[in-house]
Amino acid sequence: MLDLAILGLLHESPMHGYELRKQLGAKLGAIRAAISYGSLYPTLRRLQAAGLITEGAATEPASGAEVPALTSRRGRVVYKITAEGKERFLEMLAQAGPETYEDAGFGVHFAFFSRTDQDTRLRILEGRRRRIEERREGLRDALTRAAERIDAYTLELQRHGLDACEREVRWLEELIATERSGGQPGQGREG
Amino acid sequence: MLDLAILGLLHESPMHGYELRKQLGAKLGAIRAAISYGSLYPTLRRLQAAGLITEGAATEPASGAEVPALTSRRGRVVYKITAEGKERFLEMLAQAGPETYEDAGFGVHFAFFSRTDQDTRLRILEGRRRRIEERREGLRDALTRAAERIDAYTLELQRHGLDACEREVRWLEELIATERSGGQPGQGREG
DNA sequence: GTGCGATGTATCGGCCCGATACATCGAAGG
DNA sequence: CCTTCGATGTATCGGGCCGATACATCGCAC
Repeated sequence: MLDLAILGLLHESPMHGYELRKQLGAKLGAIRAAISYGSLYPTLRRLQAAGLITEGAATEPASGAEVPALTSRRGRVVYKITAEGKERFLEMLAQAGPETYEDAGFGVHFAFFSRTDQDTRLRILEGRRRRIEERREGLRDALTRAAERIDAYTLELQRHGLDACEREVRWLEELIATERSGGQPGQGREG
Repeated sequence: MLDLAILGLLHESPMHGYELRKQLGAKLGAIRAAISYGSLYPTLRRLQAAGLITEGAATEPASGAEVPALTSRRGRVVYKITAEGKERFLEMLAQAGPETYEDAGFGVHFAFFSRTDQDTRLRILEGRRRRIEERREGLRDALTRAAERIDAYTLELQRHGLDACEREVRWLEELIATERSGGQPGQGREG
């Protein structure tokens, strides 16, 4: 899950760890908190061991022709995706397992949707919809079958959860319709 | 986090693991998937080691013979909360740390709100609101500052996230108002 | 010329998950 | 009668991710 996100970002441009974490926060801020370094660095090591990324020091490239102010010559480690990594990224992005439809997993896939084809997008959107519908039915059951035996706060929590499910299903439905008509999300909206 | 939820359920009545998992799913279905046994049993062991719960067998072999040595029939294990466990439960429920305001942590606290006092409820609701407002501002910033440089899908994800944040803040605001007026949630609603 | 917040790399203990294994039980069905 | 099958039930293992922590540098304000 982190693997996919990291490969996706490194696919756009090489980066060092700190920057990677910031970009990750920006890209996935809607679905999860900023990632921990306790996850980031071990994951980078794993990806490197698998040959999907390479590690290179960001030292000065000698000739002083062009130097952006952003690069210092300290021990920053810049990670770069390999050809195999790019391949694996697209593969992971397209193939959907059960966790692809959970909150975090879906968010990551969705955030990189622009790198997939329409079929894949539709498949994942519909899988997610199914998943949320299941959750919704579970909450509906809990609410209708046992509303009297549940205390007011638990009840209220479930109502709010149910509302969120219904809302997300509608959102997904719109996205699916847009996708089928060949459009891109966000069209016809202004605010 | 699991500790709190388990203590809360065992506070209502003694239970064995399987049942505990089901109840957990029913109580917290709105905020998280069913809990894994790989979390449940180690947590039970931890709580037991801490003296917060006790373990008692509920099955009677009833034959005069001794229990067979190797891998014989395992009785169901019923867990029961201790006096110290009840004390600790109320303590954990009332004291709020940073994770109390994250999704899962907040959900657990909220689900057991009926066992706390109004001051605690208000404190936690307001802390959660603050947390969601921070998330909302982060998304707003990302959307206004860099809307042109983000691809349509990431953008759409952030819009949806922002919408969910705004919605939850409104929900919390209503709950806080209700709480201040001394009411219980869910009043004056019919659907 | 010093403190201080942002940048930057890295590890450690611990929670939690999915996969897996094993065992019992009642009902369905040939 | 017996067998299959799904629900009930306890338990472990490897691994991912987190929060806490440590340590070092940079730029800048005071």
